Amino acid sequence: MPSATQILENYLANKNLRMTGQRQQVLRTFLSTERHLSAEDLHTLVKKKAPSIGYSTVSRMLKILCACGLAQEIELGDGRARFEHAFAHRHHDHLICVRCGRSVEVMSPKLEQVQMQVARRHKFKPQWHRLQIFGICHSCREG
Amino acid sequence: MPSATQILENYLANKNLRMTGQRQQVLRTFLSTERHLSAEDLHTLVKKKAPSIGYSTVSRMLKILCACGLAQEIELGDGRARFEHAFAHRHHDHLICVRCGRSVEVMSPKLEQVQMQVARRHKFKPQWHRLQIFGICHSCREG
DNA sequence: TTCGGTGCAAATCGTTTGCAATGAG
DNA sequence: CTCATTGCAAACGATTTGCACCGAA
Repeated sequence: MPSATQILENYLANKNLRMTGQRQQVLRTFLSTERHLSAEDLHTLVKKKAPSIGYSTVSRMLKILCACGLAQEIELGDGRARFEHAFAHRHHDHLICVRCGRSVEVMSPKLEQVQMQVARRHKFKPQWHRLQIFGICHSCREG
Repeated sequence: MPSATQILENYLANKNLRMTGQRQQVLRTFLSTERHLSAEDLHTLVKKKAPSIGYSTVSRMLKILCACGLAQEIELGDGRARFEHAFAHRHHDHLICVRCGRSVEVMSPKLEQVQMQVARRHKFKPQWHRLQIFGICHSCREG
């Protein structure tokens, strides 16, 4: 199984693109967090290690990470794009707390199965999906 | 059962807001289409009937329509906000064709039920959800 | 040496807001 | 008459792009 770095290097080589120090730094920073982060979030983290790296580089890099399958763009309800790991990560859905804003990843084979059935009933060939359940999380209900 | 116009008028009266010709026109145009439209789409349609109505008026009106429950904001994957009727419309999910971009509304009680179970398993109190299944629709598969 | 990458600033896209004039109640 | 509403243009926030220099291969 190839490492994330290898996946990126293969992708770049394939497209005649180049591996640079900035790209290594952005990848390393992205992989070192588990949160769902926006381009700006990631840029802030990257700048702590390499202050000269600009926002555009991070933004462009996130596009590449999505294209090579290492990242995935998600939408958490506030109109800004957020990104999470897609590498060695199973598909999952999100429970999003409308009070504290935190989101939890969940996975239910049964849910996946029923979704397949619904799509098939409409002669629709599903490729992927996005499910977000909004509500109040456990800790917010207690507090 | 109150009409859409009555719902809007009640809402406006309650909030000390005023019913105007522009607002009637925007409501009428919004109700006369079944598509999922962006603010710009709606503005284009409205201008055909009343060319002097500005984008901001349409945009502001969409906020009001959402607030009084006549419209609902949805996100179809391209970063622009889209709106659909919420009046006399049951909750539904979306099948979105990645080839032609069209979306179909679907509803499955079973799906709703399984989602409830998943949320409850995580001690999460669900309020509403959003499910989008992306793939290839029937007519695109034939063509 | 070539040609893609970088950081910056400017451009862009959709949306929101400040404002003076307008018009509903 | 009062004050919410309007259309316009400017402001806005997130993202993308043009460009001159930089640097990987």
